[in-house]
Amino acid sequence: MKRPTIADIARRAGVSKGAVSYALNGQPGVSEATRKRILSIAQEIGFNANSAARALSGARARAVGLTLCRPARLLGIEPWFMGLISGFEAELGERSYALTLQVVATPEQEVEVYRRWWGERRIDGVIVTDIRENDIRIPVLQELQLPAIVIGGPGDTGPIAQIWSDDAGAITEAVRYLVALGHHRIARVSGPPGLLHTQNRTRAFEGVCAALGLDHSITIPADYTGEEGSRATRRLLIGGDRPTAIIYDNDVMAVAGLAVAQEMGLSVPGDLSIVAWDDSPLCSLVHPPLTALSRDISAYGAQAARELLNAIDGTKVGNVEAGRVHLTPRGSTAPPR
Amino acid sequence: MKRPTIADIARRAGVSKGAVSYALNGQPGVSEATRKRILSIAQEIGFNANSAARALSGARARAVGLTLCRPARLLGIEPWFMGLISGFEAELGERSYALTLQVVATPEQEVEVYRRWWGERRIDGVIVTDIRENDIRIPVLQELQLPAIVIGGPGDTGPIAQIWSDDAGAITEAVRYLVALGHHRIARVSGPPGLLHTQNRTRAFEGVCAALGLDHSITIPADYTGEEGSRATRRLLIGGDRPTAIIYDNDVMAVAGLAVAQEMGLSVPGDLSIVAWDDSPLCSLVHPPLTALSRDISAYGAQAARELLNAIDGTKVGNVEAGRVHLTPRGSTAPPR
DNA sequence: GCGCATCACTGAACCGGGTAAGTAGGGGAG
DNA sequence: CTCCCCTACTTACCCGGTTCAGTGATGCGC
Repeated sequence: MKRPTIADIARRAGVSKGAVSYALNGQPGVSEATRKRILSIAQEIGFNANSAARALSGARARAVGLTLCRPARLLGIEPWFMGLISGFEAELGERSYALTLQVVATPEQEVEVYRRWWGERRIDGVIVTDIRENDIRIPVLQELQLPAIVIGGPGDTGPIAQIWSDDAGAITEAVRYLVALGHHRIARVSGPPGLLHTQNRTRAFEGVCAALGLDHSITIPADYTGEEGSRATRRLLIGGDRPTAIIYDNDVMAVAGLAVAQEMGLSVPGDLSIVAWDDSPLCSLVHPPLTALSRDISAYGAQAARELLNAIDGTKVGNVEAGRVHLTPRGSTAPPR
Repeated sequence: MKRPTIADIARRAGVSKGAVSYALNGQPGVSEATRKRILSIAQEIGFNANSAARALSGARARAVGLTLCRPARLLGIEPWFMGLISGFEAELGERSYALTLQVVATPEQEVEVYRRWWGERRIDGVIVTDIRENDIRIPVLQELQLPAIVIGGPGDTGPIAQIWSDDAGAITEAVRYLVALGHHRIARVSGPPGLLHTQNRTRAFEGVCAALGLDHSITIPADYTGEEGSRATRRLLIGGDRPTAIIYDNDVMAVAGLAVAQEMGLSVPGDLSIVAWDDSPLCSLVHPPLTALSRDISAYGAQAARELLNAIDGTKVGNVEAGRVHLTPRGSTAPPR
C-alpha cells in the first residue's frame, strides 16, 4: 500500500507541493479557501507527513529520548519509572512526539547512546533521570547542545534545567509525624548514595533529626532493590537499640522491610512503624498497608516532558519544583508500644 | 556543533559520496584498502548516519514500535512489561534498533497509533501485546503490511507470527502440584476474560480440574489490578465452601490476595495456599514468599524482538513457543490443614 | 594487439517535505 | 494610465544517505 505524500495532495488540489506544505503547517502564503481544500484532501486520503523527510529538511525529529540505567530486575518492579513514562506520554502524545527508550547498564553507555542519537538526529532532546553528583552526562549534553531536562535535584547541572520535588520538606514531615506518634529511634534505608536526591534526602533527614534532638537516628545506604532493603532492615532490627520506626527511600525496599519484620516475629505497626517513599499501589496492596510519602509521579513526568518540549522550542527553561509531596498515613504507622 | 556527514568523509578520503556509502554498508564496489581508509576516517570523526536520511531513501527507519494499553496505575506496578521491555532492548540494542513507546487508553487508539507510525515511516515493525479474540489490530496490520510479532496466544492472527509460552502446561503443573499436596478445592483468579491467553489458561484449568475430578474448581475473572484481586479473593473466602488454594493470573493480584487472607485472619499457607503466575521479585518480597509459575520474561521479550527483526528483514517467521514455564515452590503453598 | 570482462569508482537522480526566491495577477494610489 | 505593492501562489534547491547507470583503467585470453 502506497503512503500518500504531499505531492499526491498537490496533484489532487491542483496546486504545487510548496503550497501544500504551507497550508499544512499553518504558514502564510495560501488563501484560506485553498488551505481548507488542502486540509480536507489530506484528511480524506489519510495523510501523515513522513517523519524522516521532515527531520531531514532541518525540522524536528519529533521524538525525545529516555535512557534507563538500572538493572532489569529492579526496573520491572519499581512503579516509579512506569509512572514517569505514563506522564511523559500524556504530554508527548498530545503534541505527537514519540518517546524513544533505551535500557543501558552504565552511565558510560548512556553517554554513548546520547552521542549516537544526536549523530543520527534521531531525537530532539532527552530526559535525564537518576542524576548523580558530577554526573558525566551533563558536560556531554552541553557539548552536543542537546536540549535536556534533568529529573531530580536540586543540584548543579549547569545550564540544563531541572525539575525536582521538595524531598527535604517531605522527609521533615515524615520525621515530625513519627516523633508526634512518640518515636525517638528512627532509622532510614536510603537509595544509592551516589544519587543527588539521595544526598538531599540524607542531608534533610540528618538536619531534622538533629533539630528534634533524635540522636539514635541512622541512615543505612541501600540500592532500591528488595534484597538490599531486606539486608538493611535485618541489620537494623538485630542491633541492640533497634529503631521503632524506619523510613525507606522507595516502596520496594519498604515492602521487603515489612516482610523481614514479619519474618522476625515483629508486629507492624506495634513493634515497628514503616514509612515508604513514593506511594504506589504496592503500598496499599500489602498487609498492613504502608504509610507513604505520596506524590503524583505521572504529573511529575508530564511536567518534565512539558519543560523539555519548551527547551526544544528554544524557550528558556528554568528550574521548576513539581507538585507537593504529602504524607498518606495508613496501617503501618502507630505509636510505639 | 556540526554533525559529520558522508560528504565530509568523502572529502577527506578523496572519493565520492557513493563510494563512502558502499564502504560503510559493506556493499561491494570499493577495494578493501579504500574501505578500511573510509571506515577509519568515519571512526575518527565520530560519524553516525543520519537516521532520517537513511529512512528517507527507502531504507529502514531502524526503529520498532510498542504500544501499551493498560491503565497507568497498573503499568507501574506490573513487572511484566518492564521485563519484556528489557528483553526487547537487549536484542534491539545489539542491532542498534530503537524502541519507540506509546501508552494508550484503548485498542482503537492503538490502531490509530499504528496508522500514524506507518504513515510517518517512523518504525519498521511493531510488537503486539495483550492480544484479544478477533483483535481489531490484526486486520489493520495486514492492510498496512506492517511487520509485526504477536506476544501471547496461540490463537488466530492470520499471517502474523506469534510467540507464546505453554500456559496450558504450566497451569496443569500447578494444579497437579496442589492436588498432590492434598488440595481439592482450588480456585483461580484470572486476568481480563477478553485476552486470548486468559482464555487459553481458563480452558486448560477447567480441563485439568475435570480430568482430576475436582468439582469445586472455579475461575473468577479480574483485571490484573490489586483492587480486583482483593475483591475476587474476598468473594472466594467468604463463601460457604471456601477454596484451600488459589491460583492468580499475575503477581500483583496474588500479593493482594495474600493481604486479604491475612486481614481475614487466615494463615497462609496453613488455611490457604497461594500460587502466583509470573514470578517476579514481588513474589519473594512478601511474607510468606509466594510459590510462582516462573518464566524468563526478559528472554521471552528478546526472542520476540529477534523474530520481529527477522520479519522486518523479510525472513518468513512462523509461530514460536518461548522458553518453558516452571513451578517455583516457596512458602505460600503447603498441604491444607 | 585486439576484444571483452571485471573492478573501482564517479555522477546524478531520488526519497519527501521545508523554504527562499521569483512571478503572475489584481487593486489602489497618484 | 502607470507604477507599485500585495496576495497567492510556483519554482527550484536543500537536507544526507542510497542506488543505478555510466566510465576509465586494468587484466586476461587468444
